[in-house]
Amino acid sequence: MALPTTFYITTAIFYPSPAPPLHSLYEAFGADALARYHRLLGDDTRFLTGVDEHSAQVERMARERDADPRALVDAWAETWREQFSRFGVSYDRFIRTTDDDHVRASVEMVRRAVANGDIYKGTYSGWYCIGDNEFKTDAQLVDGRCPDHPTLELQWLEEENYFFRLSAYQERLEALYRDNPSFCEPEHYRNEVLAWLREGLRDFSISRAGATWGIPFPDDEQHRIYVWFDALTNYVTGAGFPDDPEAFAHWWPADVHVIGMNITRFHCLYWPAMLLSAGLPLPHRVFAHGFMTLRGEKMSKTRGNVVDPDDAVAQFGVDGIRYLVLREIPFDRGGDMTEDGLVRRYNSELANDLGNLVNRTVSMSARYLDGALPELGKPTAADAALQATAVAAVASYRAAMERLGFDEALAAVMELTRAVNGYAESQAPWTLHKAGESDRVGQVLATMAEACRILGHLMAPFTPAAARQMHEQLGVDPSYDERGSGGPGLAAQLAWGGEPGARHTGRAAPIFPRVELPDEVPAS
RNA sequence: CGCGGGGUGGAGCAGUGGUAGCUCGUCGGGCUCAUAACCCGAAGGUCGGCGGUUCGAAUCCGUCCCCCGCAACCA
Repeated sequence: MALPTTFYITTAIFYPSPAPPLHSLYEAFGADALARYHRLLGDDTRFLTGVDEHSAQVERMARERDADPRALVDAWAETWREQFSRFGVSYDRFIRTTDDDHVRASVEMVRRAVANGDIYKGTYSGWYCIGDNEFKTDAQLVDGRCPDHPTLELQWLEEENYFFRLSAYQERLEALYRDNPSFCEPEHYRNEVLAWLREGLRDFSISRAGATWGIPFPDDEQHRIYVWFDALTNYVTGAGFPDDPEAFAHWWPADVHVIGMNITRFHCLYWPAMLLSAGLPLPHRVFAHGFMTLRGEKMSKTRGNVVDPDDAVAQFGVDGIRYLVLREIPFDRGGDMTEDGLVRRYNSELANDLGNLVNRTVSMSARYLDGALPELGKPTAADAALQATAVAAVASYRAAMERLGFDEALAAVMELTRAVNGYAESQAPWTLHKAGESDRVGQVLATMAEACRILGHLMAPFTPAAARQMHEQLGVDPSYDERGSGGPGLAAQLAWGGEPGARHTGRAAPIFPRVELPDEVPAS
């Protein structure tokens, strides 16, 4: 018997703030859906997320508040962790870059690079933009200012830094993308990475002198490890590096790093070079997601158009908002949302189509059969047609999940949902019941319930609590836990008739109650 | 010429050479099991402009216009 496949997935680590904004949750939801999906598949799954605490920003904000940086990030990290849990983000570890094992991992990564001759001490001098937190070349400047932050004064900094010899990895990275282009997906973001690669790789600075907040540079206490050897390293820390070689061998390399499209340069060029330098295997895939906009504009506090996750939950529930953002915004390219659009989609898809489908199925089962659904019998042509639709929907769902096409996976769910509603209409069990055709009523409702059972499994990665309610009402034991672990494997569960047996349906109760458009509320 | 995405019926999208499709909304009809939900049908588009290639273009080429993202608070 084969061992279960391992699946190790990470999000980027997030910059700390008092609480996670919706767009950070968006990334976490996507990664979570994929992690849950793999648990359902029966894979031995590990899901890592967390926060990146060693930023100059934290040091600055702590100073402004006259607070200790550590106390500040302790409080924020706790809120983030709580919020992630509240939103059903089923992480296996919530990593903080201030964690002891991570400090050891970062130091070890630097040590390995040193041992490999990839670190040298150089003088870094140049115009430094505090907006980008990076040095700017003359060619990049416009009128002596950072084109991206024209209101900020550039600072001329000269500093002794340690550098990582990224330039030495030019050919190996070219080979990586030649042999394994899917290392970075989707293609449109990979194209940007390839363009950067063609421009030629430059060494980058990996330490800062004089800082006090950060991981001490090995064998040179005057320096702190600067951003990338700290932040990126979290992915190996989370797998057990370097303290637990057994765990590390089990989990590494990661199957996918889910990141935002703004940090592809670091994950698709710096990170593989760092791993090569350390003599560690490369992750299988980096997947960059696009960003969400609201009413066509980037969300920003200045514009006053941020969505407060708490408000979203109040309106749609945790599962509602998880579903909506992943359904509405294509993960691979990003997209726009409007509040009206979310309300319409919630009502149409979750309340009217899916929720109501389960509700009518369970209600009829109770009303006509006392909740006792028979086993599936010999299918009629209509039954077989619905089954075929379900099989096709499952196939396209699974294909979409493999490419992190969550919107498409959910589109497949809705396609099947509508087909079941159509089936109900064409078979009209309420009419059959009046005609006294009780056997056929049982078969029609069992067929509908069977489709709903599959729909519940398909929804589980996205709306875990609601999926559980669906199954409860349908009298199905999903046999996996709240995080999606412990089931017999989706392959069996998604098959038509894959969990056979007569079952007893429960009490029908709306799973996705309709919500009102704020504008439609009468002014009284 | 910084990089990238995009302009398709009222709204949101699919559609990379051969009768323009889906969801929402609207209108009409049906059903009555259900969360005033469900099902069926209809109306509605010269596919951003101009030029070109082709028997034939939303789809290929050129050019122009417009929107958005990559940039502080923010992913």
